[in-house]
Amino acid sequence: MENAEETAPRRLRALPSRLINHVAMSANRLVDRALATTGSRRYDYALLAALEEFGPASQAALGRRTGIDRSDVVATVNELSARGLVERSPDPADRRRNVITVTAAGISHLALLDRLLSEVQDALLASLTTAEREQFVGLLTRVADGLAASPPARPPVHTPRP
Amino acid sequence: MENAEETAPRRLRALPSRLINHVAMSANRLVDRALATTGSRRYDYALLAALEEFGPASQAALGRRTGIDRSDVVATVNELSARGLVERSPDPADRRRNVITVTAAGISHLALLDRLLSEVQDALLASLTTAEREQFVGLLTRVADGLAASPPARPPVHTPRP
DNA sequence: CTCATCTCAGCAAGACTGAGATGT
DNA sequence: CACATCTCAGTCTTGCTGAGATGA
Repeated sequence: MENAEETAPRRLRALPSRLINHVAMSANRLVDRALATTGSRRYDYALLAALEEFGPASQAALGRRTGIDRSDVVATVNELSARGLVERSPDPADRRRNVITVTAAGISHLALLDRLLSEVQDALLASLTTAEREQFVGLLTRVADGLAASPPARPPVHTPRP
Repeated sequence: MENAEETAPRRLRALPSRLINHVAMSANRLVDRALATTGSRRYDYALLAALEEFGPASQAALGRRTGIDRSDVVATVNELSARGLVERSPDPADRRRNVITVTAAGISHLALLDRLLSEVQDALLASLTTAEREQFVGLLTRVADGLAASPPARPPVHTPRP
């Protein structure tokens, strides 16, 4: 029998893009598991946070602020409103729109999610000291901002393969 | 019309797990685009790298080394061998196994991919100085190692929702 | 008429599962 | 018999596209 703990090729272990990806996947697992204990998903948190910080908004605006696709906003609002965490009502000023509002239950659910997520961040960065965490977040932010600025890139295209 | 450049909620921008995720997604896009110019995918690179570093191996061993699922190894080897980059032949010593070998064409394709990927790493970390890149990779590695060590976690379970 | 909004149906890719055939 | 390997079919999730209905 072969050993299940074989090491990965050096090239792979050394690639920053792979390292980042690996950490991101772990982070996502931790976040998803934590949120799942309350029956929520990442999108739920994003929408609740946007609503709490910016007040009632249309679904399109929520999508723009959080980076969530229009289709997925629909589904997430459906779910949140079924749970009584937000309310969806037609905008009297523009009847194409729905205005989404957080309920009191939504606010307190958000507080719960905030607590869970902050524990996850601690677990994630457990191997770093406080100073290092700040450094790390600073570097990450610079990389993220640099990427947002630079890409002379085409819009991410959906190209099917033959 | 609403502005398409609305800012995300503070909570979201500040969350390390989200920052990492965002950077990882950008990195993946860059990598995928670069590899796609040669008709390759991430799995192709991983398998070729493993073969070049460790020599001929069974499909199961390749899967273990690279973290690629057994099913996906099958598909990837199919594709690579159709392109003449690897060869699949039965293992005379254990007839359950296929031995996968890189061809000369595979080696030179790998060299091409290496070049492309190293350009991607540069683009990814473009906003950091050389010293900062080392710091960043060091911190990332510590976080990754810490996560690999800590999780008293259950195996990632596949739990469908109702 | 053009454009924005909301909604639904559905695809493609990635990660994974189950089970069968073969062989140790 | 228990276990490892290779393979195929198929599932679930995520991010996204297309298009229709409604209205500004």
